[in-house]
Amino acid sequence: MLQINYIRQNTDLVKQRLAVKQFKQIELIDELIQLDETLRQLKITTENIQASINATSKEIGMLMSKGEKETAEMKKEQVSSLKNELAEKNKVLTAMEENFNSKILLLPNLPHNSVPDGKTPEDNVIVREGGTMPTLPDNAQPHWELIKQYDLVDFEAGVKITGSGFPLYKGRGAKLQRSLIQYFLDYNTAAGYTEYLPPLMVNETTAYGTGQLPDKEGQMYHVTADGFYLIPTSEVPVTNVYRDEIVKESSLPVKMTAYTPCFRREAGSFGADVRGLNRVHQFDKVEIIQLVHPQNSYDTLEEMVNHVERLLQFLELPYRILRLCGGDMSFTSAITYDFEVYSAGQKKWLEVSSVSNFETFQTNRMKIRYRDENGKTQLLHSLNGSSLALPRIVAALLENNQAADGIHLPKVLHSYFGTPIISAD
RNA sequence: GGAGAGAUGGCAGAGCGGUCUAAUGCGGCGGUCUUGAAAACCGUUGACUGUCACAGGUCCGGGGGUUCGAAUCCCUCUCUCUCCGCCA
Repeated sequence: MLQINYIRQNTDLVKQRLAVKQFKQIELIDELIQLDETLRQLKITTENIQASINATSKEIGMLMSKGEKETAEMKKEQVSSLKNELAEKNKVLTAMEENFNSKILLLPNLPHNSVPDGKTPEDNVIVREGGTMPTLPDNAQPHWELIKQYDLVDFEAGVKITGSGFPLYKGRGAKLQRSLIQYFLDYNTAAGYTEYLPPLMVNETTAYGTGQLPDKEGQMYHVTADGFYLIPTSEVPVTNVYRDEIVKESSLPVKMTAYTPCFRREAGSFGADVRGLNRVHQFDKVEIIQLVHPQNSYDTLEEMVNHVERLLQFLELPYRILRLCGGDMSFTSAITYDFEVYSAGQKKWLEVSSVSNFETFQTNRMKIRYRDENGKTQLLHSLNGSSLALPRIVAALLENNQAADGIHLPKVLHSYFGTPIISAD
């Protein structure tokens, strides 16, 4: 959520940055400033009335104790009429506040200066590439074929149990999931992240905090009987750990990592994009999250990008890092780097991580603060990234490492998986 | 699922209609003493809003009500704890 004070003081800049994000209702800005102005005026009025009610009530108390009943009765009538006046003004005030709050929630985060202009994924900028492209024989298979061949995932059983997009991992497929999760968590905790294992359902307030509500409601599974939402990413519960807290400056940066299954409804996709593990409703992901001093957040962003990049290098996958353009970025993000790996069987780039700085957009909603040198509370910056999302990593590992004798796993996984190869026989 | 108790400042905990601008303790911060530390002692210490700074306003789990006046009384919701039941 943007802060009205900032909008008021930087109106033109806000409009200009929101345009980069392809935000269409720029006129909302002026409307909000106008609303805020009248709101504040009205607030002063009501507070003055309240102040005189408070003062007079106190007087009545003193008069009563002195036994001056008549004067007290007179004052009582005064207060009573002030109260009526206040009630009417408050009614208006509440309605205006609701209007204001619902409207300011519609504003997305401002993109950072380095965010490229653009509307679609084609406008994203490739920052750098790494790893080496595999050379595969002509009969190389996409992962959904390899999965059948090695009996790693039973999609049909998943459909039977739940529905499409809910894969049932099996045997070595299940073990590969477990190995990757374990490796990613070990890698993250070695870099100083504290491991969490959070609830997989969250309440409404939590979903508001990280920005899934109100605008992305349709993307989450809703447990209606209890009003809970299945988490689309562990970012949601884990960032909310610090909601409504003032974090000691000495405990910054707060570095958290968590493995969770993630649930996404993602309606409306079809074709090759959703084949096999490319896009599913339930998938496993290990996330990294940081809460940092505002001064450090862009250094932290680079650190996190490098962290994820090294992980992809350890996995020996060809990758590229994209800086997302304004139009392709999420509502809540100020800057986002996407990581894609090349999956050589289907000859596609697959998004496996997204590292973002949210600056104060989330922390303002969640009131996650620290105390500055002057003792004043200030909002922290929040960042997160996948490290990593599993299904597409699995897809790329299978496709890129296929050989006649089996799937050759990268060295880092050998001890986790137990053997260096998913053999053909 | 049934019965009972409760929700107060970082924590513990008092207050149960009118100096509550919430006692007290612990913790935190500053200081005195000390070679240094501990102990002891002294001082200080909630959040939000608002202002150049004051002032003012809001907040005792959430919402509503009674009253001139509510942390205190009433209604309601949520959550927590204890006991019973069920259960990995």
